[in-house]
Amino acid sequence: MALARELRDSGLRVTSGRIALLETLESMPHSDAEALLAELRRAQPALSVQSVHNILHDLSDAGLLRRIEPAGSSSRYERRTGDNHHHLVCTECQAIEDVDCAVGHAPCLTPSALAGYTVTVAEVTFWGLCATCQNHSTNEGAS
Amino acid sequence: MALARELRDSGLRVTSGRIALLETLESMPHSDAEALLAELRRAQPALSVQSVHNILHDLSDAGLLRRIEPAGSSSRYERRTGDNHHHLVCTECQAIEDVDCAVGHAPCLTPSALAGYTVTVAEVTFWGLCATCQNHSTNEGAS
DNA sequence: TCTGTTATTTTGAGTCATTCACGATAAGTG
DNA sequence: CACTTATCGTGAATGACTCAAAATAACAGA
Repeated sequence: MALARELRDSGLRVTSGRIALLETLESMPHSDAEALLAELRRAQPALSVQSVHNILHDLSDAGLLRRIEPAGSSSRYERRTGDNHHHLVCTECQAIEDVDCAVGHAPCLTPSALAGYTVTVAEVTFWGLCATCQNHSTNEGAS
Repeated sequence: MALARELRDSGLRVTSGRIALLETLESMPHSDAEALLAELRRAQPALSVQSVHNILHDLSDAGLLRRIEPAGSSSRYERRTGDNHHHLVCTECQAIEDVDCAVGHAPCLTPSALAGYTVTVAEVTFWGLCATCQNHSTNEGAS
């Protein structure tokens, strides 16, 4: 179990809840706590809301998953960590896509010391309409 | 009154609360609702929490101010709108600085159609330690 | 200048996502 | 197998913000 090893390597205990959450998150990236809970409960109906938050918090701290907080949405989580990839969020339905750094490799990290700050991370969020929502709005206009 | 005119041009009524909030926000950019309320109450002690939210909401919709929501902070507001400037947030104290688009003029907007999305906005947030917090942490280490 | 309409503000309650506290449970060590 | 302690569950609490309806104030027209 690769996931079990990841947990152990981070000094965390291997529990069914954590494994299940990590697996679920692989298949549903950018999910929020609620969506994960709903999915996880299909196999483990007793799972509590707080446990999901606990797990998400612990695993985020351990670096096993990444929390993203797009404006207007609750926190989302994903397994892709470490690479500086960015996100494309639909302003309508909040769907999220991964975007590899668009301009060159890590151009967004340019200002390494600005206003006295030591910059460590550059986070880029693109906002737009996803394909589905584009269709919806054109249909609406036509009807 | 330039502010009054801005309000009227947006089809909004000119009220003391709105003028006061806009003025306050000029002097304290990147403030959150709570900070604005505290400052505004110095002159207008009866001002309600909800009024501040109402005003912030209405003025944001009208484009007279911009709402930013850095991960881990409550919503912040600023008067600079329309230019695509970005933000530099201190991971320690949440202080925020404006950053003009670093790489060229608007390079961050490169992916104009990705994954079927119609991209309209690119938002960049730099994270780092502000000068003050850098000092604090070095002092802590030394003490 | 007064009046009426309607946008704003206030008052008060309610929501949502998340966190805190603590007893119950189970992972992993010896 | 027993023990320590991380993790999970239960329950309550928080913070930021929204909703609803009554009270007030802007401002257009008389």
